[in-house]
Amino acid sequence: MAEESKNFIEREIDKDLAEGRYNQVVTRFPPEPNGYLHIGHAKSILLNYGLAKEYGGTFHMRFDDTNPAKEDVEFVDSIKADIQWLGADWGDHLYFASNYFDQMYDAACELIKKGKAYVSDLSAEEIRATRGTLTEPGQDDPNKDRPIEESLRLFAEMKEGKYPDGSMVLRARIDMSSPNINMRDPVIYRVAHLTHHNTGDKWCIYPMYDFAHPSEDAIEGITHSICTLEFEDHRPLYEWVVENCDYGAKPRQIEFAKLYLTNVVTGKRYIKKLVSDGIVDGWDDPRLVSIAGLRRRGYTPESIKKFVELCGVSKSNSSTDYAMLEYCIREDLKVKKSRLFAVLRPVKLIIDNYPEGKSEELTVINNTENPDLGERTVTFSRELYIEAEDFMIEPPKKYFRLYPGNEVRLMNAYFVTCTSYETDGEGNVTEIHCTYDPETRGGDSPDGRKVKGTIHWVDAHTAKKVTVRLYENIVNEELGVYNEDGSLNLNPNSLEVLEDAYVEPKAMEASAYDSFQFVRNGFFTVDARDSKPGEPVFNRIVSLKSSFKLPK
RNA sequence: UGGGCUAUCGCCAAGCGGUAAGGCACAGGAUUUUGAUUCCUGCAUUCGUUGGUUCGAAUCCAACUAGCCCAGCCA
Repeated sequence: MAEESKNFIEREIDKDLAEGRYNQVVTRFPPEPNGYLHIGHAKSILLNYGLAKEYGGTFHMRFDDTNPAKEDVEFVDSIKADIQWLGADWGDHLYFASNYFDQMYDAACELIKKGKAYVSDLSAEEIRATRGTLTEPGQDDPNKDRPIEESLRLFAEMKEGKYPDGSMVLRARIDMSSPNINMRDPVIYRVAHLTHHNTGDKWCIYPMYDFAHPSEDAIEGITHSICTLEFEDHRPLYEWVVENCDYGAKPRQIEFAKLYLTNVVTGKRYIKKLVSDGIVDGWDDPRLVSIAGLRRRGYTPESIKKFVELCGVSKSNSSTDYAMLEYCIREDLKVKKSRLFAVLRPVKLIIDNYPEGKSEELTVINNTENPDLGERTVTFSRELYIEAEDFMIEPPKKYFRLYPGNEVRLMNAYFVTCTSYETDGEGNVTEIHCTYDPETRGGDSPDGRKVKGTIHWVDAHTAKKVTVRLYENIVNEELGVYNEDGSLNLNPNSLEVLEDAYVEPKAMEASAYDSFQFVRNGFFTVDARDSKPGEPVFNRIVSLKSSFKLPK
């Protein structure tokens, strides 16, 4: 382990270990299966998993499925897949909170026997009305002193299904005047006649989060229950449950700040609406920062791991620049993947002094920084496509690509000098003519002549026409995706589809999720959903950094 | 106006009483068959504010200020 400074959670763990509070580290990631995971969850997953690994402990995967009203197996499958893809290995420690319902029920009965819980027949409205407010204490529940035997009987009857939803709850007997609202006799069990995705119709009462979560942690022997900041107020209750129930283990809750990306939509309900409104084509739309979306966009698990590590862990609310995520994927891919030729916005380049019908093969190194990636051949002939932006009729100062009279290098091929060009009626360049220097094969001139610009190209006769999608994130600088009046505020550049891009034939061999760099056009991946064999659709992962901007 | 938490560079974030790490971003310069990469260089006399303790404070104390969270039979 590199001796980098430890985050505050690691320091807490060190202290716990040193003081003998725990002699091992057991962590968990406890999602509710009610949606897809996004980049924010990745932080929690990698943090919990990383801590377990770092301390030679154990990492548990647990579905916190205590509310069948919101949950679905569809989500447990996607969540498992996403976590595996991220590389967090739970081994055989896969759990479901719903498998502890019996133990939790027994623990609740023990609470009643100790006089620490009671059954209340107040309605939800009455409970709310007597809870008090942020500044005023609540009032005692008239059922607070219900005899233990009676509560026990009622609770059993709740379980047996004698009462309809909402008619009866089990409340913890704590303190209605606590300044912490969570401690004002919280409801710990409710009646809900629902079919559970795991337990079916066995139960019609379900434990509430505040009772269930510490119970689950204690049952599994979790030592450090790491969650987000909004649960800080729940910690006293968490500790109350751990202290008053006899599960044996005494887990400890530690909170950290969620990961937010500046100007990126991560809210589950917003994403849900984008999906249901058909604005995006699913939870894995590359414009989203869901794990599935990032994966489809071409982000690697390594890049996400690096990003999370770079972000760090603290307790201050913060929002990380998207540029940091982009840095991480560039960093990961730049030496790992080949760099192919692709022309996204083509214009034809004709070499007038190159023999008609002639074709030759040139050798290209796949990645000049990583010789292990080997080399490939590309064809060259009289007619090529180059990037439209690589030619200007009237170049601004310091523009060193192609313009009339200028000589540039066609990357890995020849020096060419622009001689003329043709335009359509509207002044758009349709064809560029040039002459080449046969002595410069490979891209170097024997006479030592230098050229300032190097541009990329594809052979018009062998290049394949493909679809390239340039995705930007769905962002909104002020209001989020949906405005208050419900109207959609969409990033106008969120998706640009280029139908007539050209790539060298090699790119056609790529399969789903294959990623590489298109020379000077950034990093791309093959769309895993829309590509057919031999017909890849390319998604841009991220652009290259560029310091040359055309004057407006 | 109850309780909890947080405030260190544009964005993350170290620091834990001994005189402000690092990364992203940005700006210069060098090398370059990608205006990329790589490589140097620069980027907080100051740590929300104001006082106090101390030889010495971002670190301790006090009072302010700002932001976030909490009144689901959601998690």
